[in-house]
Amino acid sequence: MGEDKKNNIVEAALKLFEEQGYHQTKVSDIVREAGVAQGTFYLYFQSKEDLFRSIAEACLEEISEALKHGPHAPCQNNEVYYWMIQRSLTVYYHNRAILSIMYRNGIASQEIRDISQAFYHEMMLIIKEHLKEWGGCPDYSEEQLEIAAYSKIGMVEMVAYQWFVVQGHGPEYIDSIAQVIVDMDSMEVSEE
Amino acid sequence: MGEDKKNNIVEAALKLFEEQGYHQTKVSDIVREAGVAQGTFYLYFQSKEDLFRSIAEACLEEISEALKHGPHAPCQNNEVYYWMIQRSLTVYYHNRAILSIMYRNGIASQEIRDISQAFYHEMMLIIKEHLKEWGGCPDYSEEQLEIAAYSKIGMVEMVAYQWFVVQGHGPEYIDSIAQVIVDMDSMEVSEE
Amino acid sequence: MGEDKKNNIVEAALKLFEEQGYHQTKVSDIVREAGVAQGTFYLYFQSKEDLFRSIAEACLEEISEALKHGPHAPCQNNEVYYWMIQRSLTVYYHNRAILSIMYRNGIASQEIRDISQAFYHEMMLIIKEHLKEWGGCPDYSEEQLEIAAYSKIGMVEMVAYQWFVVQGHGPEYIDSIAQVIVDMDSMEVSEE
Amino acid sequence: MGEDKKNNIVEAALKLFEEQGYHQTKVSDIVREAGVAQGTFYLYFQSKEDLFRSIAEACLEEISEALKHGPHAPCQNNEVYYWMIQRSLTVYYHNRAILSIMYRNGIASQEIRDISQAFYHEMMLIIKEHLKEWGGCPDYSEEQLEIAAYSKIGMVEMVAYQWFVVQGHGPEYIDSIAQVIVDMDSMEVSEE
DNA sequence: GATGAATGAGTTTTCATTCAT
DNA sequence: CATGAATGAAAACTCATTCAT
Repeated sequence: MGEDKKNNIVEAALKLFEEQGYHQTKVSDIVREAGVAQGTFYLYFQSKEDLFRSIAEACLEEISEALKHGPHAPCQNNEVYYWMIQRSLTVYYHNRAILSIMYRNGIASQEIRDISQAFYHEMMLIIKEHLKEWGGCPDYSEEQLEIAAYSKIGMVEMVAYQWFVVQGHGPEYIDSIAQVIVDMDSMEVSEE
Repeated sequence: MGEDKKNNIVEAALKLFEEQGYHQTKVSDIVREAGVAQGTFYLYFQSKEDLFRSIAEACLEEISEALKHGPHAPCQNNEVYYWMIQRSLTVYYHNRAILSIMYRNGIASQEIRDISQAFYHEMMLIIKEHLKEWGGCPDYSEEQLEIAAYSKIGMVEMVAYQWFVVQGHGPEYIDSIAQVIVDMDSMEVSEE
Repeated sequence: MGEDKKNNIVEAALKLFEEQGYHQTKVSDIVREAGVAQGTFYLYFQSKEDLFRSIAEACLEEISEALKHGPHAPCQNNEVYYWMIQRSLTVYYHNRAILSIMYRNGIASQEIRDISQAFYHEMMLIIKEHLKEWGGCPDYSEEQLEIAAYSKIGMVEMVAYQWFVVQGHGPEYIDSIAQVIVDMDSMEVSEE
Repeated sequence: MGEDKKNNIVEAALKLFEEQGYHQTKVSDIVREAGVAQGTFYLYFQSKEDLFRSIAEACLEEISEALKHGPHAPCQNNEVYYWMIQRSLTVYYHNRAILSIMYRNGIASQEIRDISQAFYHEMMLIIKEHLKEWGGCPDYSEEQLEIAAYSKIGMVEMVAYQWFVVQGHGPEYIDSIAQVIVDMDSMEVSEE
């Protein structure tokens, strides 16, 4: 019962944050959309920022959880790479609402900044491990591996944002995008 | 004289937006930092958002301007690629303040969103042209080229943000980061 | 059972009103401290103010009750005076919690103001009677007796508040305080 | 100009606090009464409590200032005593608004409590000095002098509150009240 | 009797913007 | 051009009280 109302609030907030942005969305908008009273909001969240933090945390955790687990069957070479890209895109596609919110609303506060930063750091560590396991960069220093990892994250995030959020394409693009990203890398070298 | 004050306001705003974010920075903070009166602000800018838009526009233009022009000497293969990455990193390094502001403050309004989107679109077109000239992807469709271009942008932006803004490293990293990004791509293929 | 809960509520309220004041204490604080549900409060009290009124009334009644009855053995001169002071101090000591609350929380509402005023009026009448019986002021008008009575009340209240509440001293001070007050009056005259 | 508005706010607040009490008076009431905009209030005071503190501080300081200075001509015996009582009553009469506010509104916060306590302590020290100079209580310990001082304060405060605030009498009562208080003390002794 | 989730009217507070000087 | 006191609409948040279970 209580969880129902809390859920309504979260759903309403997600919808409105995505549509109009965090700062443009008033608590009164959220409760109207959720069909609850003003006070009910503060029964479940300490403040508007607390709600945003809670949403951000949950979604970022979902993303990192999804990327944490490697491919089911062992695979080699850039199959891992392909898997990683494809998997990331899928996760981003399903979380395109929050991705949009994080991208478009930036850092609402110091606390959100820390959460966001911790998320990227964790993502980077996961990717770095994948890169090591995969063995594609044998003589890279830790620092170089980190640069490589961050670049992968940025790549996927930007393309996902442009394709799924800005242009509004559906999941049918996931495979072809992944293919382009992986092929592109190969091609660059086949040039040499 | 007047331009002096306008400049002071812009400098103060850049500093404060970077330190505390757009929404957290009050006009009264900006004018105090700039050493001008409250009303003076509105002699030079129509609104707080107008100031942000003006700053964003100028900086994004500077970035796109810097990337618009190809390498001075003709070069081949992934030399162009290396040049592009290195050039982007340099530009991002010098504009790390605004990069940080755009990253951390997201889309302050519909108008800013449009400016930001237009910027990414223009960037994408520039990169796409570079990719075509370079000839690295002969049989790519326009769409595939766009995906490739966006992925480059995301890659550079994320690494630059993490290295220059979050970790605070200096320009001495530009070359080694560029090297990692380019090499990494090569390596991926040398694996096959 | 029911009375148990009511008692818990009263005890909790007394504690919290004393610690943090009436206006700073929320009904939710009281019920949490009392270990009952929010709704239970309204089974026993019509409102938060009703609770305060109930507490204030009970305590003020206790105080006036204690002062109503003269000394057990007939006594003369300022023995009555000493008895009165000492008795008042004792009563105030035992009701220092409510004294503190009344002092520190002032008049929560028109109704409380009336109760408080009625209390002081009643006290004044009691003291006035004591003064008359004692015969210390033979040719005083009613008005002059009232002034004298109020001054006694203020004297005891202030000293009790400062000694028992602010400085936290114990009942062992009652006698010496009474002595000072009575002696002081005498001394003033012995000067002449 | 600016001070004009600030003054209006203070006047309005004094009036309303006295009429309806601190907690019953809304900032919106104050600004309406003062004829200024809502925001103007926060130009001069950080919060409603800040205003109350500011008023309380100023008035308590005025009272203690008025009592600090002894009688102009040297005088002996209980002439000093009479002077002190009369002077206190006069001061209390002129500050009956704030006296009423402090009495009726109690301690709005921890900070106000501290201010109030500091005021009583200072008053007590002043009275104690007067008592010493006067020499009426030669062999009193410091502690006994403090009890005596607090009892004087309570006496005057209560009578002033009852006469000037509750019953609304005018300054013509000051002398007769002072007379009663001083005479009463004498009489008590003349009885023995 | 007892519960505690839900309410919503009511308050404080903020801050971009204006305009008389 | 420059000022800065004044504005007031708009927002977040509070909490005593209710009522269905």
